[in-house]
Amino acid sequence: MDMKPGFETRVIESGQTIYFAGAPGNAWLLVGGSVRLDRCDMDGEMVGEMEGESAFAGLAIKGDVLGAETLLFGRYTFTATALTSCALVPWPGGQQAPEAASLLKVLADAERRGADAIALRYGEAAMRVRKLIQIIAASHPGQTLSRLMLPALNDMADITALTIGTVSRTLSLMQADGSLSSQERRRGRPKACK
Amino acid sequence: MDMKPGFETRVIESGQTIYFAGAPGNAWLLVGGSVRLDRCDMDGEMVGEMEGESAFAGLAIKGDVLGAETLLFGRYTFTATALTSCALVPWPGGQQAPEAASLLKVLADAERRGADAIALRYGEAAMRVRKLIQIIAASHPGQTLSRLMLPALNDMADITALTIGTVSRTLSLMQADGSLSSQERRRGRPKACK
DNA sequence: CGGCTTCTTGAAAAGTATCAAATATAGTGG
DNA sequence: CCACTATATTTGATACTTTTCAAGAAGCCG
Repeated sequence: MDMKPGFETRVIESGQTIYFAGAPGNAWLLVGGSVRLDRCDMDGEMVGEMEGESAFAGLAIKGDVLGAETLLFGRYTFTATALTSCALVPWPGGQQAPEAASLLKVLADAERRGADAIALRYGEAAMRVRKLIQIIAASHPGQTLSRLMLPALNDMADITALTIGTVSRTLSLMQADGSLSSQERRRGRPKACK
Repeated sequence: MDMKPGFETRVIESGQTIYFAGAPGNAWLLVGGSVRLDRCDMDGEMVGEMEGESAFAGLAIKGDVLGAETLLFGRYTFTATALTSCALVPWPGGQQAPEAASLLKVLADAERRGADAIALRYGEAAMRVRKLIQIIAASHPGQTLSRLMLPALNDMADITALTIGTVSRTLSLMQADGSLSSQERRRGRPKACK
């Protein structure tokens, strides 16, 4: 988020919810950062995967459009949460309705992103985590991402269909062999964003 | 495929390739059956997951639109293969360009289907296979699907991120406890479709 | 009938989950 | 400012699931 936020830009800290499934709202263009989408029922409770756990349903990174379905239904289908710090602007920008070509691009991006998310759940733990970090890195161009900027272990575990413990162990190994900068590490309750 | 095929309907047998990534073509509405999408490079070789293996990238079932990206790029992004016997009609039907509302619906469907595919790679083997069968069943309404109508083990393994052996064992158990009709079983080279 | 492909099944090996405890940090209230 | 609570992360030992590797069975085809 090196850009100067316009008056309409919405900045979200890592871990914060951007919108809830079922809530009314508009679509957004993600101009920086990365977002997870979750399938939820009307009450905001997570649904699916295992009973009571979160149901990871998709990924969005810099350049993707979030919540385009609101143009059709008026409400969000998924719950969106910031994996890393994000910047959003309303979409479409000026005009009321997007052009067909824009929608086709959004669709093509969505399908590619879906394929990425599917690929993140295949192979051994080390490879999955590496792939995820690579994708996250693409949404923060120019920044070398330290351990601090990565999503929470909980998020990485949901996305890769691994457990928190396995992701933690994998990152420890990566830090040991130098494939991940082992600067600081985050712990404890995330910083509250008043 | 209980419907009477119109003169433009394209019928595809299970296992057949519908189109290849990189090839020119138009978009299709899947009016019956189920399809797997794979990420491939230009030469038709599979790319990704493990080196040399197929890279499952998405799922489509009855009612979904395939290859909408051709309206933008002129070429297919993924390779599409029939998981079960399929029927396709060109999309959009009459007019040249689809309306914005249609595109939004296609987008919403694509995101839901992506979430489904992601969910198929989480949990224990038995649950994943069960979920997949349920999705396949939805694309063949009215038919009780026997072992014969299921996709090939190879496809089910790619989709669920399990191995062929594990899927086979899971199906055997399901047939043993009656949760899957154990009528006939397919084996050997699939029937050639002249 | 051979040749090919898909499917089935077994036993051992590998990888990950589970469970539990310890360590770190941020916020809260005295 | 210091306990104290709540949340995140790290790490270990064990149990479990799935993979791997291999062989055989079953169907289709020429």
